[in-house]
Amino acid sequence: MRHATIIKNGSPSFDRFVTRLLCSYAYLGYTADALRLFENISNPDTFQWNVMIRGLIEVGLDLDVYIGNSFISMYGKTGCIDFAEKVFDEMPMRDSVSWNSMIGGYALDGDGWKSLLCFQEMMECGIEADRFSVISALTACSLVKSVKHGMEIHYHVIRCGLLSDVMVQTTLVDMYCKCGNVAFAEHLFNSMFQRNIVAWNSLIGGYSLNDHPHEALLTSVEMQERDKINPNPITLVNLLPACAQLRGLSRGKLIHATAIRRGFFPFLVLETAIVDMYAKCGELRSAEQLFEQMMEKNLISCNAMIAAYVQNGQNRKAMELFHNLEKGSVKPDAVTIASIIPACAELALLRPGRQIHGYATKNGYSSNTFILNPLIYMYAKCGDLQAAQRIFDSMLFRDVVSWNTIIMAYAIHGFGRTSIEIFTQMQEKGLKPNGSTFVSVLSSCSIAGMVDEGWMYFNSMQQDYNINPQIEQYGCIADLLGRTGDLEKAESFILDMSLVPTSWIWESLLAASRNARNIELAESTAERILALEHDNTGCYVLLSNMYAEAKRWEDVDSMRALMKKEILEKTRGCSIIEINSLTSSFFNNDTSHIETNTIHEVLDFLSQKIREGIQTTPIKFKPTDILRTEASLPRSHSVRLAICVGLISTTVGTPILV
DNA sequence: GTAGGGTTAG
Repeated sequence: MRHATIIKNGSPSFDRFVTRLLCSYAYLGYTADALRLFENISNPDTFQWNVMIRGLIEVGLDLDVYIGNSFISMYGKTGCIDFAEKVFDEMPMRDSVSWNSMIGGYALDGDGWKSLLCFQEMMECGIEADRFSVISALTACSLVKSVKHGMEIHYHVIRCGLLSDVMVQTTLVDMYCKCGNVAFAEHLFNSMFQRNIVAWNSLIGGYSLNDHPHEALLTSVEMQERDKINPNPITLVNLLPACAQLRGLSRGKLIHATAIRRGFFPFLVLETAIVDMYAKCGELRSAEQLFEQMMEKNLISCNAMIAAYVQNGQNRKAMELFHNLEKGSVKPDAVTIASIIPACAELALLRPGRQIHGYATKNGYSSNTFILNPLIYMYAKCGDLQAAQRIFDSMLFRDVVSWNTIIMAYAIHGFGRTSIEIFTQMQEKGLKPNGSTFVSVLSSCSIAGMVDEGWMYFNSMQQDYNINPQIEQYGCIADLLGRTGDLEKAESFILDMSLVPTSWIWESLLAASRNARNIELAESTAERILALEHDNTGCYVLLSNMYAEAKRWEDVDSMRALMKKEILEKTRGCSIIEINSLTSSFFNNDTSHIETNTIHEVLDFLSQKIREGIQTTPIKFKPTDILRTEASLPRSHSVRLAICVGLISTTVGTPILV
C-alpha cells in the first residue's frame, strides 16, 4: 500500500525517497521487499538497477573477484565511492586490480589523502605497486599538492623500473606542475624519449597554472613545430588562461577561431574556458555572446558567466543570472556563492547578501576562506562594519586577502588609523603584504590625512617588499596629496609617475580641486579626463556644481547645454535603507515613498537644526548666494531621505544603515 | 573474453 502511494506521486524528492528505500531493503537483506518495490518503478535509472544487482549478489553468492572489481570500478566512476568501499571491504579475495580501482576511485572522488592512504595500505599488504597504482597515486599527490609524496612515488617508480612508461612519465610531469614545481616538470619532460599530446598538454597547462603565460604559448608552438602535433581541444583549454594572464585578447580570439575552424565545438569545457578568457580580457560582450549560444550549460559555465559579469562591473546582470540559476533546478555551490557576494557588495544589497551568507552557512561553505573574504567586504560595503569584524574574528584561517579586506573595511568607514593598526598586527603575525595590501594601507593614510606615514609606506612597499607601484598605489598617493590640499604636489606627482596617468587617477585630482574650490585646476584636469573619456559625466556634473558654488551661472548653463549636446545621462545616485526586512531606495528629490510627507517634515526639521548649528561658523557666501547654491544642489539628497525614513521607522538608539 | 591508468572549464 505504501509503495503504491509513493510511486503515484513521482516528484523528484519522492524519486530520491524511493531510491533510498530501495537501498535500505536491498542492503539489509530484505530482498523480496526490494524486488517488489523495484517492480513498481516504471523506469528504473542506472543507479536503481545497480542497487538491485548489488543487493541480489550480496545475498546470493560470495563475490567473485572479477565481479567485485567490476563493481568497485563502476561505483568509483559513478561517484558512489561509499558503495565501492563497501564492496572492497566485503570482498573475500582482493587482487591488485581491486586495490588500484580503490586508489583510482578515491582520486576520482577528489579525496587525495584517502587515495594515498589506500596506496600505502596496499604496499603494507605486500602488494607491489604497478603502473596503474602509481598513476592514480600521483594524481592523488596533485590533488593534495604534496610534492613530498610525489617525489617518494617518483623514487619508487625509478626503483621498480616503471620510469620508461610514457604514461607514468606524463603523470609525473603533471604532478610536478600541479604541485608548483615547474622546473622539475620541465626537466622530466625534456628527458622523455617520446612525447605525445597529453604530455605536451600537461606541460602547457603547467605553465599556465604557474603564471608562465609566455612559456605556455611558446610550448604550444614548439609542439607543432618540433613534434608536428596539432593542438586538440584540451591544448586550447590549457592555453586560454595564459591569454587571460597576458590580457592578450588577440591571442584569445585566435584560439577561439582555431576552435571553430577545427570543429571543436560544441565542447562545454572549451566553451567555458573561452567565456572566462573573454571576461578576464575585459571583453564581456564576446563572453556573453558565446555563453548565450552554448548548446549545453552546467553549473561551472554559469559560474564562469556570473564571475564574468562581476569582474566587468555588471553586478545587476550577475544577480539576474544567479536568480535564474536558483529558479531552475541548479543548486548554487561554493564557487557561485564566492562570485555573487562581491556583486551584493557593490550593489549594497545587504539583505540578499545576508541571505546568501545564510545559504552558505547552511551548506557548510562558510568555513572557506574564499567565501568569508568576500563576506567581510560585503558587510563592510553595506555599512555593517561590526559584522565584517565578527567574520574576520571567527576565521580559522586568514590569508593575505582576509587582512587586506578588513584593512580596507575600516578605511571605507573612515577609520584610517584603525586600519593602520590592523596592518601592523598583520606584519607582526609574519604575513607578507602584497600590492593590494598597500592599496588598503595607502587609502587608509589618505582617509586619515596621514601624509608622512603614507609616503613612508609607499617607500617601504618598494624597498622592503620589492613591490613596484602600479596605477592603484600611485592613485592612493595622488589622492593623499589631493586630500591634504597640496594640489600642486599632487599634480606634479601624477605627471612624474613612471606609468601613463589614467582618467581614474586624474579624477582624484579633480575631486581634490573641487574640495579646495580651485576652479582653474578643476577645468584643466577635467580637460585631461575628457581627452581620455569623452563621455565622463562625472566631470560635467562636478564642474557645473563648482560653477554654481562660485555663482558663475552662465558657466553652469553652458555646462548643462554641453551635457545635453553630448546627450549624456547624469548617473543617478541611489541610497538604500532596510527597515524590518523591507528595502526602500531613494534618488535625489525622491517623493515616491509612501511616507514622503512625514519624511519631508523630518527633513525640514533636521535641516533647520543643522542650519542653526552652522550659524556659529563663518559663512562663506552671502545669504542670497546660499539660496541659489542650495537651489542648484539636490534639495533633498537621497542619503538624507533614507536617513529620515530610518529615523521615523525605528526606535531611538537603533543604528541606521544606509 | 571478463576488472584498473595520464592532459580538460568556474
